[in-house]
Amino acid sequence: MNIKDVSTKLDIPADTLRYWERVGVIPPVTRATSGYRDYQPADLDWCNFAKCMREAGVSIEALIEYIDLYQQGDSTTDTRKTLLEDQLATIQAKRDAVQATYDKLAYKIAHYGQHGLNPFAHKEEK
Amino acid sequence: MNIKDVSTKLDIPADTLRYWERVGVIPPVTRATSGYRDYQPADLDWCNFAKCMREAGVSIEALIEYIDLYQQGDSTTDTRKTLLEDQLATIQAKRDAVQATYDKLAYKIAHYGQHGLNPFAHKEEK
DNA sequence: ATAAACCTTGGAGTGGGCTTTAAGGCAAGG
DNA sequence: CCTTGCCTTAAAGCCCACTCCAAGGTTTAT
Repeated sequence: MNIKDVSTKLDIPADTLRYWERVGVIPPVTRATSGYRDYQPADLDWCNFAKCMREAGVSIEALIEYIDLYQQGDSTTDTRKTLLEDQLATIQAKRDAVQATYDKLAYKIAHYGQHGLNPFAHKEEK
Repeated sequence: MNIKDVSTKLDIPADTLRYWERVGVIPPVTRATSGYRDYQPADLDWCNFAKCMREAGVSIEALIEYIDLYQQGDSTTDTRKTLLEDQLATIQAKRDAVQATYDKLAYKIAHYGQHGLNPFAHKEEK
């Protein structure tokens, strides 16, 4: 599968796919003899993983570190797991923050125009 | 309340508070005769609103647009409400994406090391 | 009245994450 | 074999959202 097809299928710009590979957010992609990238299912999985993590707010740096460990083999399994657990906690915090704002905003919209009902108020206005 | 106290209380860098005001993410802050900012409760509310929205991933641009409408007065109430509804939908999508990644990652961690159980796989590996 | 510790502005600098450009190589159709 | 359209790299450029700096004004404490 060439880069354009992957780009279309996963909805990631081709330039971004190249960038991710270059900096190490995903492992090196399988190549054809021509030198062209020829994405295998496992390569697609890594792209998908990177996409999900990025959307959840995980930094490029953290992903590079994870892939780096992955490429060092089985000896790093425990470290990798710990890393993922850290990221999970970060994602959880983010999710909760987004949820809290969602709730407040939904409330604000539902009561729009009513005086003194700013759910973002620092203290309750009377 | 001076800018440093607000910075401490809301955990937002003073430079960021100034930047937000300068570009219009929050309305102009109340000033003392010296020219120093003297944040009133309503000013704090706006800072808090901006902080929540930024954490939820709302762009500076969208916030500027909202504050711009707000400063034009009551005639823009409907437009502002629509704007917030749009942002709510965006935040909801973001929340769902983050949640989905959270779930997959939690699963991946729980089954770490088990073969063929990559929840980020593009298709199920047998 | 002077030093420390705030504050002000305008403008320049930074970092993260792409995104574009330049210069060129490979592949498939007619 | 030539055109069209894909692909390659390295390097430079760009945008967002801050973040820092310089030069100076104000406030408070001693």
